[in-house]
Amino acid sequence: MPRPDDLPAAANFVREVVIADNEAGTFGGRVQTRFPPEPNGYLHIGHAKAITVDFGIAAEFGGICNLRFDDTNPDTEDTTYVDAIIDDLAWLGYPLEGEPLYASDYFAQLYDWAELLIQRGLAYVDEQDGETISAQRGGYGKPGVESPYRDRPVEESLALFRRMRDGEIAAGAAVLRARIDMQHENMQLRDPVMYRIRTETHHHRTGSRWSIYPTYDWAHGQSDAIEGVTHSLCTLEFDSHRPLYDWYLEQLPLPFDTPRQTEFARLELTHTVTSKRRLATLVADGIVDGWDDPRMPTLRGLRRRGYPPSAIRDFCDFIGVSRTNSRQQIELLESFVRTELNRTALRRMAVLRPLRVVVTNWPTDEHGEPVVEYVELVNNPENVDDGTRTVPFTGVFHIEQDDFMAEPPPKYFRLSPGREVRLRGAYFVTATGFDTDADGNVVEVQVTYDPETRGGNAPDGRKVKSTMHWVSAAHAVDATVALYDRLFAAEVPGEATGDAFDDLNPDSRELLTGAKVEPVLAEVAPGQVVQFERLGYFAADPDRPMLFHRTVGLRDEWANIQKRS
RNA sequence: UCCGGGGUCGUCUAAUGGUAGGACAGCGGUUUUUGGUGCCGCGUGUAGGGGUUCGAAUCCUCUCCCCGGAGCCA
Repeated sequence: MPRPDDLPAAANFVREVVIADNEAGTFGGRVQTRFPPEPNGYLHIGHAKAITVDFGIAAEFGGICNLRFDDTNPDTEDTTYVDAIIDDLAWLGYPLEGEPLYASDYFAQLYDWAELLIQRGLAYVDEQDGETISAQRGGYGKPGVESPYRDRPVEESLALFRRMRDGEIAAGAAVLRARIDMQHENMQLRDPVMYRIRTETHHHRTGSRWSIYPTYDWAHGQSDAIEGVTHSLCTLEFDSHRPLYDWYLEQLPLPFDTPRQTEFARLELTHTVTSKRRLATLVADGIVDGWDDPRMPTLRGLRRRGYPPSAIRDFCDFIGVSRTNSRQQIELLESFVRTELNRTALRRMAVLRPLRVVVTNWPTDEHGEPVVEYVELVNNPENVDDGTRTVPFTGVFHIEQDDFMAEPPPKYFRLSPGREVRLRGAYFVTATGFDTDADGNVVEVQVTYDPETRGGNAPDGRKVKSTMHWVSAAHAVDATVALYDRLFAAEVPGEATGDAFDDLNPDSRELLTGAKVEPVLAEVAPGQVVQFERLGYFAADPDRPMLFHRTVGLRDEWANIQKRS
């Protein structure tokens, strides 16, 4: 596969918008963006696209991109998420420079501006309950009903708003609403709520300083303006908010070009659930071990899985930015992961389902013990700089159960009675017999080896059709391997995304196969990602050195063999 | 129902009036001390109908389909 550098530049709808702005002289050619996560959860693969767009566009045009926490709703936000987001961002390749920004830093300015709107008759305090307000909003194609408080005197709204601020009005008893148009065809413009009261809730940064909190719509554009953002990039579902975004900005005395919102399609992936609510379900029900479980699509999960951050970035660059609703196939992401891992991951041999093999003509030493030899193997055929390693070989070793068949089908090239194969880096061996258990399962294979073939080459030049992987029985390391190829693909037919996820009964959400495995040659440092040859790429758990997670499988060779037979 | 946004190979994505191309997936071949990697080859897919034009994925028009929008969430 060509490297991303060689691939045609992905279309980027946002880039085109910025170029057009620059050509028109908007913002004087300045480009500034922001990445505005709400600190109420962990970053996932979907955020990766937003991150690369927000930071990428700024970098491409010589501007800056702020990390701004959109912490306007104290109900769900927490400082632990702030730290996690900063950490994940750095891992992805976007280390924070300086201090992060917070929407909560602008609460005072926002408050002053709100009073200004009240004074101009553009906002009012509504003392109806939420249900009533919602009902009065009307519906699609149905008219709205104006609140009886809509035309109350400015002084009355102002006094009430100050009492809201001072904590003198109970939560739910009043809100501040923009006074726009209750008949507007765009529901967002039907007198949206600007402030709600939260007297009891503790805000992760402002504590109990405020009793009122701005809504997203009232805070976002203004925060952008305060920071000097030029291009406020967000996902498509905010499209209908743009008129409101603009409306607020137009009412304020801002002496400069106000920011402009541009929406693009969010990243969706097959076999992947990114809904915060649904992921939280998996955590809460104990189906996964936590937000950083390698099965999770969170950045932390992918990190523990061994996904290289550069592969995620390359993927995001490649898929481009458009306004078309789409869902990328997980295979595409995986191909970027494999491409990167193929050239960086060290090769190791391992077997998942061991089959004992005994070399009947293997020499013994003066004590009658089998001789141990050490053979040299390259660490990565894709990169000679990764060097070689020595691996112990003796007369008893394990191979994969699939690598021996008593009655081989056509085109099966591995070990079978009478056939000679190469043990990678060691010797040619020929199967001479095998033992079975009461059920007829092969439990041991006997072979003879050719001492002339050390290293895996025959002096007479004869060829073998297969090179097999092995681990010395005496030297193999026990390890546990958690096997799974895709986040939710294993046992769920079709797409386990969105509503399909909700339709699954809780047991079916147990989607992952975990395999207890005995001998694995695990000469791997914690956190390292290796390719267990022919089995796929595995990440060693940083915290538990003997636990491996399969990050991406190789092709399903067993299925291929069966197909070809 | 109203408003807004979308519709190009299986899936994504190029081509903005001039040969519909690429990636992933799939299939076949080849190389290979990983049945991996690499390399080579394999494709009539512009939602539908009208129209403008020498020429339409692109412009006009009608229709169909999908997504978003009625939180004191973001």
